[in-house]
Amino acid sequence: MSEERSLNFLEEIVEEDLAAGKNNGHVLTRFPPEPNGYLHIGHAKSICLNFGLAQRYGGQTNLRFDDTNPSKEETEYVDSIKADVKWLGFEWANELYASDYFDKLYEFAVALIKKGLAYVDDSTAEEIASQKGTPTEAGTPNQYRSRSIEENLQLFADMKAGKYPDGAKVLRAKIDLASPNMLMRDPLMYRIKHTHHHRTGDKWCIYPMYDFAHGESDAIEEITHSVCTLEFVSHRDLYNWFIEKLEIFPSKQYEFARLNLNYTVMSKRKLLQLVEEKFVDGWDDPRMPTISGLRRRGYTPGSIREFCERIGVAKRENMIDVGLLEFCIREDLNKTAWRRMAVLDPIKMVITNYPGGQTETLFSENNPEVEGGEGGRDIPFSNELWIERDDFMEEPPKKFFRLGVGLMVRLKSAYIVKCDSFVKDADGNVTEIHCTYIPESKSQNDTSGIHVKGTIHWVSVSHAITAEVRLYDRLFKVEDPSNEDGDFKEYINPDSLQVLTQAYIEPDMATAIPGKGYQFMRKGYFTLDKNSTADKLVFNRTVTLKDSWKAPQPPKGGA
RNA sequence: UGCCUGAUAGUAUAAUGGUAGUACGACGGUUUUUGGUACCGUUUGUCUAGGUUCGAAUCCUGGUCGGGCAACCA
Repeated sequence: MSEERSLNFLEEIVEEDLAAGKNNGHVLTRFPPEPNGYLHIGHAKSICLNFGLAQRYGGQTNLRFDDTNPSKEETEYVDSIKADVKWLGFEWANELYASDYFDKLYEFAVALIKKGLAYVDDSTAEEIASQKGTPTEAGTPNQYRSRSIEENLQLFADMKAGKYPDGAKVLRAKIDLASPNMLMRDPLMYRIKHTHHHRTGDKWCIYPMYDFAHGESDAIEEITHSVCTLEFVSHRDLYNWFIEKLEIFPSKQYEFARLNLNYTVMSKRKLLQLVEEKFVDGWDDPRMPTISGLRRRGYTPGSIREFCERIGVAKRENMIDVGLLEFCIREDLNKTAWRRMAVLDPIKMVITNYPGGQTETLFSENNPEVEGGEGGRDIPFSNELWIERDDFMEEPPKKFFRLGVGLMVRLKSAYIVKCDSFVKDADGNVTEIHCTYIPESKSQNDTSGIHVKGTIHWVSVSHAITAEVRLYDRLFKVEDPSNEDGDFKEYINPDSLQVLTQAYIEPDMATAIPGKGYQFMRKGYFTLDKNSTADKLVFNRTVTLKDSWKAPQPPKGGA
């Protein structure tokens, strides 16, 4: 499978480690989300990376929830994260929580105090911040920094025992207030938070900070390669410092560039705003870049894995075109989606030489990409059909391979028809198209000798079923909403959702299968929405088909 | 302003001192009962100025530009 693909820098590191005999040849990675939101496509990159790296080298991956800040974390998020990782197709070796290690972490902190490497500080947050200095000026020590080990031990025990209110004291590592790395200027290890934790309940009122939990958790689990994103580069010094002073398993941290996708936002904070302020229908709104949103939209796990593979891994900031994501889902669905006919913007076609009231049944295969077509279904045909409004033009331009008076097209899986005339209402809108069909041109049995350039889709008026179809477009009008002036929400695309309440679909779709991708021929890929019921079918458009047809004159003046 | 980090076609990503390649996109063509798919072709690139070397995208020096760091968030 891996062919001659060249290695990314993380794979190179692992191979070097393996060649050097490190960790007895073991590879153990971890995916460490904080359960404070839903996973998005950026997490998918990290998941594919961590699980993929382990898989490739015969190792395993832990799923570890980084739940050290109880005020932001909820079980709802834990559940959704587990569901999303599974859906993507990965199996973790162990389901773990940083909160599993609170006792151990407390012991680690005590050990550091005993070594004179940590102290309790009574300063306020503001005082601590100002005492840290600036990037160009060293920080200044306060009187708490020189507390005795015994006093620190007692104070820390009292913190744990709940003797102090939130914010009264913190535990800090005693490192270097003049370090050029701001994170090394006596970083906080523990803060007081009298807050209920989603797993440990009210057992604790002090909670470790990220920097004092992450590397330690890695070490406890004996993670060999701890992969994270670039913004943690400056944390690596601290990560290593704690491991060294604690003399625990030497996990190593490596950083890669996070995924940025254009026309969307990726930060949990912003996604949360979109949900809370009702700009979208929830975390799984099909316009959201969340895993659950993509799933509801009709993306498959394989297409997302393929996308993550194609975007590559490096240390350079990047902005990936959503077009690549769309390419991946089209490539997948083209091979698997069953073809169906649906008319989204209907106009009536009357076949004047076909007997009214007569119905015949035509057969059409499910999937032309697969040998044998994966079976097929019967489609009823009659003298009145719905066709797509834009498949007819009053004054067709030169290379318009559809309908206009005098033009011929094939009706997919049926007959060739010739347009004779059309009917307009009082306002000048075309309301009906009149055609004659060529009986000898029936699909599979065409003896007419006529060849036409265009084939269009259709559904029989008296047999069609009605459905709601939701068309989605990019959520934002600009490539990088976070980087524009003002609030990112000002750049939301007002037309990101278009609801068609009266689309006509071939009757076979009454039994559409939830979770399956369908191609509405010539219109795109669609899937049943979770709001769909037997009485009211609702389809989401996953993505359009690639469309290389360009009208000679652009329909609307773009910028 | 200090420290850390990065810079290869439009976008990503290879080339590990020895022919700058691949994918997506764009453009053109062939096939087609989907203006889809498939297939074929074209297009565009090493941030900059020096240096080392027979030879530099790669090594060295300076500059330029991008990203990150001064949360009791992760």
